[in-house]
Amino acid sequence: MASQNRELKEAGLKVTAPRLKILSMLSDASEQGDHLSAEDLYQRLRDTGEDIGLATVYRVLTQFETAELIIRHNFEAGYSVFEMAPDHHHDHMVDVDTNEVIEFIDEEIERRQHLIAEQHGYEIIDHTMVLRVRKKDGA
Amino acid sequence: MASQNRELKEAGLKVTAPRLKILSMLSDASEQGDHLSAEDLYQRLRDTGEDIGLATVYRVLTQFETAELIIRHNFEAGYSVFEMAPDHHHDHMVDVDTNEVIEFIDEEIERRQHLIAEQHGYEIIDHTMVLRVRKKDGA
DNA sequence: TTGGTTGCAAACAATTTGCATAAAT
DNA sequence: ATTTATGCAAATTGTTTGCAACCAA
Repeated sequence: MASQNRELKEAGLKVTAPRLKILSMLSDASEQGDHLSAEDLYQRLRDTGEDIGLATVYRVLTQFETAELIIRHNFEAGYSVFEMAPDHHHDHMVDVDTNEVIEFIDEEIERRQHLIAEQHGYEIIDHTMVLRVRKKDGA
Repeated sequence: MASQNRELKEAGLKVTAPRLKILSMLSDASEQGDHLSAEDLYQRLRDTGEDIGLATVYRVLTQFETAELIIRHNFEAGYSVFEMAPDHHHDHMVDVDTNEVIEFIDEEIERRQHLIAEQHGYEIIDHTMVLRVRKKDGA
């Protein structure tokens, strides 16, 4: 995955082992639809035998977020979770019973969001929309 | 506002001065569209001459949240902000530079959200939408 | 070489908790 | 009288930072 080298360089970050490991682990998790906290990441790295400090995990995550390589979510109070920045924006529907996550995108909603922001004199930097849902009848 | 006494009792909470003050202050702020952090609330209470401990503010906020009297938001990492549980649902726009929160509602978006959930065989239990925005030049 | 990077420990900020006192029912 | 609440300080939790050693460019 030499492409990751370029991503780091383009972000003005030196290509180091810790950064590559973190990027790769986060990438794998994201493909599984997992959102990892700094601590999650730190533990998984340790389990894989990597000797990366927790402070480094935090620093690197912040740098990746700034470089827009990853996205930070504050779903729960108290800590953040991260996922790779998706190529294409999408919103989430979460089944409250199974925790299954369904991704979707609706152009009309996107359009109106921008319209609303504009009406208030703002431009949208980014946005989040989470629908907490339950299956109709048969659960 | 004797109605607040009942709200507290129905939540199984004793009617105490700190709780009434917090409820009232949060209610006023919410009417102004302000979302307060625990620290904000604590400071405002002190400014009003109230002698309520920060720990009490935190404890009471958690209890109110559990009782669904108020809503907790995690717009920014690191701390929560609260508002009275709104009678009518609305979404939020957060100014990324000032952390100011603007409330809004768009019926068309609401309609489409339900439509989308339905198309997937779900019904919406609850949802959140946060637009992170920045003022268009002339700020 | 040179400046960015890392690990560790100490520092921080937000929030929680133990406990003795005080107030509500 | 009994139960729950409060204030304070100490403790926790998640995250950040100072610094000396270290490594990529």
